[in-house]
Amino acid sequence: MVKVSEHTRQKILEISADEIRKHGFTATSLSVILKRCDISKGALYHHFTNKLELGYAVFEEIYTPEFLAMWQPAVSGNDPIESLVDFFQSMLTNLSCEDIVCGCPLNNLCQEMSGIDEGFRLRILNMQQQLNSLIATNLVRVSSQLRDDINFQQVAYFIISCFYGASNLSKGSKNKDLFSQVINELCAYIYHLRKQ
Amino acid sequence: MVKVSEHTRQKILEISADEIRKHGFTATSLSVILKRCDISKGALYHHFTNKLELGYAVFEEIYTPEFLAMWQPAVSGNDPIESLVDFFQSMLTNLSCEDIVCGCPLNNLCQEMSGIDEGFRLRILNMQQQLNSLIATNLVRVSSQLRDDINFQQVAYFIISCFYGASNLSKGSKNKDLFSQVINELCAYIYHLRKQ
DNA sequence: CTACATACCGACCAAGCGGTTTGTAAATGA
DNA sequence: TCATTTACAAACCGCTTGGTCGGTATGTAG
Repeated sequence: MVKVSEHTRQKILEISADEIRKHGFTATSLSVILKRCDISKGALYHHFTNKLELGYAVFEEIYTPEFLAMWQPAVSGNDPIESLVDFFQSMLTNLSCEDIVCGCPLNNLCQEMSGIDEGFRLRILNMQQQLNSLIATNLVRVSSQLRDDINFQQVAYFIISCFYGASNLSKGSKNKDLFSQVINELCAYIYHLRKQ
Repeated sequence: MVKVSEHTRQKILEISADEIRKHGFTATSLSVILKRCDISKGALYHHFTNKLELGYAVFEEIYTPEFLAMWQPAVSGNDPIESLVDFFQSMLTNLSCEDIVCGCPLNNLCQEMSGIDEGFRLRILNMQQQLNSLIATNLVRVSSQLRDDINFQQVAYFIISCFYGASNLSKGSKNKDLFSQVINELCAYIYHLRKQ
């Protein structure tokens, strides 16, 4: 049996996710969320104890599954190198300029909230470690095809860093071009992981 | 002849720079600055027309020269490749954990302010382009020693991205380790720019 | 029909924000 | 010496923020 109020809760989560994605957590105003949801403050505080808990719920119930689904093609398939490159190249073709400039919520929240709130920091750290493990173990699978001097964890973190940095860098220029350049260079780097 | 009030102005700038570095521009409170400077609101608004102009002044008079001085060793010297690697390696030894977790003000402000305020965005973009040019032209100088397939602008942006991403990534973990790993991998990448 | 929980409304609150205004002591130029 | 500007101090203002609280309509179980 599905509770009726679940619909309200979901709406709050989705709109909050959208606001936080666009403006960050701190700059997201509850009153804006209330207006967009067309509900009262009482409704929101019936479902969530405070703004921070709402933020955690958004992270766990919206961003986490979204993030895992997004990266899934990058860390599956027979050829991890090709999967990674395809994944990044598909970003170049599929993502709009606004998407890129808006950036990855995980990266944004990491920068904004890590120093302020431990709850956010640990959730973010956990996701980053998960992603790192996914990439690293996937590369290990085909280590025989790869160079001998590779530190898999280090390479995985390097790839994530480049992605983070690329989206940060393109925020200043407000266009896809910088992002494309960095991602292309990243793909060249990834190819070079193979035995020459 | 030096104006007496210049001392007050400098103090405001330096303390504001410190606050903005630690908490970002929006989260920096004027009242905190006033307390730390031990001055009144009247003093601050005598020297700066509003918070935004104070922010611009901090960027231009504190962050910009600091940034250029910081990167200078990376883009000078006889061997650009070695200079870059030395520069990054010296960060690993010289920077404290807090420094790393706090991150580069340019990167932080880029993420926080690019989407909010054009004045900040253009100043940041300008600095990034300057840095990119410095790195790229420095590499061009020794292009005969480097691989033939190098796109210098792209490589320069890639290096900056990795640096940005590394400091972002380490914010979540609150220690130097992740930063070190990414920087080490970046140095390996930089060495690989040379002809093999 | 009664009793109680759920789901929500909307007025209200204290605190903090950036910014304005009024006032004044000190420095400066004529 | 006197008028004027400089360099502040401090009270004040409107506004927004997250958060609380009393009330209420709608179920729902006994």
